[in-house]
Amino acid sequence: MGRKKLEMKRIEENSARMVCFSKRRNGLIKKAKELSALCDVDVAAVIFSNRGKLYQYCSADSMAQVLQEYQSRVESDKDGCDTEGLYSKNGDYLTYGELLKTVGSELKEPRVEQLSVADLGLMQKQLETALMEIRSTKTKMMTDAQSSLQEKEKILEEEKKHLNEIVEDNNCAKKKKVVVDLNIATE
Amino acid sequence: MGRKKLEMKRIEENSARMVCFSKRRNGLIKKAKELSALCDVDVAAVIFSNRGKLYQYCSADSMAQVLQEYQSRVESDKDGCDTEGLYSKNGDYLTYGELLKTVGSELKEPRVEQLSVADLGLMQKQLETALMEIRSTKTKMMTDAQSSLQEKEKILEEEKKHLNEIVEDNNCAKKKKVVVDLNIATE
DNA sequence: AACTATTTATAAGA
DNA sequence: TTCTTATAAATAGTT
Repeated sequence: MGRKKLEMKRIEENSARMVCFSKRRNGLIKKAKELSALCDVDVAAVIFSNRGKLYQYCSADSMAQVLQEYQSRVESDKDGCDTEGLYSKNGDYLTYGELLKTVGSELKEPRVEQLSVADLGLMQKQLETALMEIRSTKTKMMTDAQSSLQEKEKILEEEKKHLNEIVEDNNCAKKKKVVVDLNIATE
Repeated sequence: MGRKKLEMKRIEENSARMVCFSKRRNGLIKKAKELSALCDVDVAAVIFSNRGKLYQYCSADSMAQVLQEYQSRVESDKDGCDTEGLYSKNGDYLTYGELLKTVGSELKEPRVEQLSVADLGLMQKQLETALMEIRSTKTKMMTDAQSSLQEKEKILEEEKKHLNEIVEDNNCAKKKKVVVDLNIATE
């Protein structure tokens, strides 16, 4: 749409890319809202700018809820449920089994004080989870003019608790004695 | 778009709603792909049909990673890892949402410790730095078939030190007593 | 599933 | 950033 047809590849000129991002980000969120309203379904759209800012729309209450629902779908798949409807990044179908294929955990002989690729992967995911929550909390704090200080305190205390857990998990992972396995899929 | 302008409310007629869902779901996912490609950002779109079917697009598998992280915790927690805080009272694993909700109830000093948006921003930066280093370390480990185990141990020891520093910094930041300032500029 | 009249999104320009 | 406008794209109703 627009004066010219664009190739679907990265817009190299910075200002043009930013303008496009602003417009299309709003467009995507609008479309998500409309889909949810018209068809009575739950929709979430999450966008991370490459400067780390989070934009999101969730028809359900929270991201966690969506993830939870996703999670239960993944778990129920173990019982041989329908696996249609999952897209990989290329738009091809992806089975739940493929999705959940663990990024390596083939252990050999135990060794002292080493981290495996799997450990790093676990840590990475934990940090990413923490980051997502921090970003989300930050965004909420900065945009939600209605919420009271008390409510914010609660959210932040929860955030802190969760971070502590993640920190504990990391410490735990770091103490695990496992061997580096190089034959692991790339992140 | 289309022959008539639609009100943005639930389409009551079943077949029409399903056709609309099919069209707009594909449209949303296409838009998400385009946004990601043109603007070089991470985008996720998740749609649950009300019959429970899941459709999604993730430019960076971030959603899948979050779930995978949870999954790997569930599967590997009995390897002697201290998973305190991850179990619900009946001994089952907490769902993601439960995790977020329950941590808030274990507060010791609810009033004294507060985090500001600035503190969250700092923490976010630290986590992002750690994440970047972990990613690059992981990538290096997985692609550099030449490097010796010794070299890797060194890198990993450095990684651990740095993470410990970050953990200490976070703990420090969390103990800071600061006031939430809502009028802080957006990142 | 295709078609097509319309509406909507948006690229470029101001 | 915001608005304007020409044009591309999406899609509602139809076949």
